[in-house]
Amino acid sequence: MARILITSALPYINGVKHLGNLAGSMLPADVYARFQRVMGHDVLYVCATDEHGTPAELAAATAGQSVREYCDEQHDIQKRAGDGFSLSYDVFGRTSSQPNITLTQHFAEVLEARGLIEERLEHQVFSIDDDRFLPDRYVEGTCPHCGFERARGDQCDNCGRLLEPTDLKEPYSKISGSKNLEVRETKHLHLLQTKMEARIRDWVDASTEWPSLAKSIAYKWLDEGLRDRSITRDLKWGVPVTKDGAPREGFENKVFYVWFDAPIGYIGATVEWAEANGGDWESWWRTDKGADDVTYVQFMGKDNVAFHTVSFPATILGSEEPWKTVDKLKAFNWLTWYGGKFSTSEKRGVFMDQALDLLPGDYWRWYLTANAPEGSDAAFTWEHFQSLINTDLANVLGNYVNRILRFNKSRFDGVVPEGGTWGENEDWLAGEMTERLKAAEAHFEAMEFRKAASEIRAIWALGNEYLTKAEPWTKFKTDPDAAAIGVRTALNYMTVMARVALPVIPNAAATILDALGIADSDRVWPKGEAKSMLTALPVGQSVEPPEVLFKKIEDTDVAEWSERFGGAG
RNA sequence: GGCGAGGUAGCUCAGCUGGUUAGAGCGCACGACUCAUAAUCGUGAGGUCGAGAGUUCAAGUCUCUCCCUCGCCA
Repeated sequence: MARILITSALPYINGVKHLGNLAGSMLPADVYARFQRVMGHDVLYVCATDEHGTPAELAAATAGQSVREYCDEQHDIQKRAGDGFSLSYDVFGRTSSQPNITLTQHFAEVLEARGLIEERLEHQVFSIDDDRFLPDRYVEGTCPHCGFERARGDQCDNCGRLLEPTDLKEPYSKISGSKNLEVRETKHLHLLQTKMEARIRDWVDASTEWPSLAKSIAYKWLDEGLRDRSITRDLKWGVPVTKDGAPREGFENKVFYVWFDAPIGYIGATVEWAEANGGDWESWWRTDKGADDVTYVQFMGKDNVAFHTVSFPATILGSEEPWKTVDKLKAFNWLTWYGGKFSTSEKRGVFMDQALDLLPGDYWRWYLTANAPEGSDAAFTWEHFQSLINTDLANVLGNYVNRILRFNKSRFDGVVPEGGTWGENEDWLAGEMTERLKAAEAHFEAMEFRKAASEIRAIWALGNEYLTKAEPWTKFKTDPDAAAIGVRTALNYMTVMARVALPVIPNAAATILDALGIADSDRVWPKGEAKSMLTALPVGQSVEPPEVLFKKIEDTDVAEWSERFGGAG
């Protein structure tokens, strides 16, 4: 039994995520976690909300809440949305939790002890009325080059030139609109990434199980040269800066930059898990305490690759402590909305909570897995969604379950029928099944989710092909025993169809397995000899048709949803 | 403007280090079947692999130029 640590990129606290965020990290991480669990491995799937930073502070102010209240509320909302999609994380933690605060301070102090952190003096715009320093992009004013009146402190959106906040004429705070600004000196801690460049490059060189996309992004950053980065900010909301465990002098009103503490949140959330469940978090993260046999797999969108291959490793490796680093890494491209960006303001796209109001999580899970943005960006369209759901889920899988269970109910009293002998058709099914299972398993192992879904669909279709050969409805008229072996085999095969579906559509798979009376302990990936798997159901066991598994998406639905959420034209 | 990804059947996409008649699913056409959610199964028609040039015995697969799309950055 292998031990597999899985993390998915942390969703930012600022509101429910849209389907693209789900498809690009949390969902595939979950599918992979579920697959490895049904394979019998010891899996720890960790996720958390990324809660610090200026956007959270501002959103809280807009909502008229304290940042803590705001984050509490948003965390619960995101947790519920995740539950609605059956995301099976072992822990859904928070970067604002105490364990993460402790760890973040620990890393900073260790890095400083290694000579990798130093204080530097900076000049920054302070808003007297807001009583705070302003991040560059929260200072606006008139561009000195083109006269554009709403240029940002880091760049002018009109002429595109790079700016310093002090370049702006008539500067004002984007937060309050106040013009009562001044430039003040402020000290910040800098992480000396330039000193770690060689070490990180060696580490990247040694990482064999990364896809080419990840490696090329990492090398691109390294080739351009790492820069020392400021890891503190003049904010109230965040991890307090300490020295020897006490507030650091001159940093009483500063916190660590969200960039620095967020990835540490993977570890922090694991500590939260351990505290809640009595688990041993160090056995997952410390190679000196048992984590040397752990395989660590990260899931993320392509925008996050640099942080996971360069920035976070700088923190981890720089500590020179025996922390577990990533082994396998899976990066996703974007899910687009009809080829363009998801956009709230332009009513283009669906958010996680809205999606669940339309249809159960399994529908979305199937679509977003079968159409995962793996090789390149993938487009969501209602028409494609409708096509995949109706064909794969309703017609191929759902209808199979319904047709055979109802036939069995009317002809064999709803029990697994006795009689008939294993023959040519059953041999054929067993052979095909063996090949397909092998392929599906390999695709899951390789984290090739589109291909895995495609193979699962083929496994489902194989059931219908078998029925066409076995044609129990015809044989029943002249030879009920010959019909019985067909029905019995079809029922047994249905357990295989459901078990391979467990990672992707866990609820529908469970409904099918419930109908067949399959014990929890048997709800695992189908392995072993085909014939024994196809003859496992006890003769005489009652099997009842469930409610319709998947209802079809009608053209009228597509029209209505396109109207509400955007679509073609 | 710079960088990155990509342009393969009507649609969505596979095609690793170049090598027999370029593949899948959907859609479409025809046929079969009737147990089933007008479902299923089978057969078939569809592509000068964005354009042009080059390297090679051999290129969708390498090189160069150009066109187009998307994203990121400055």
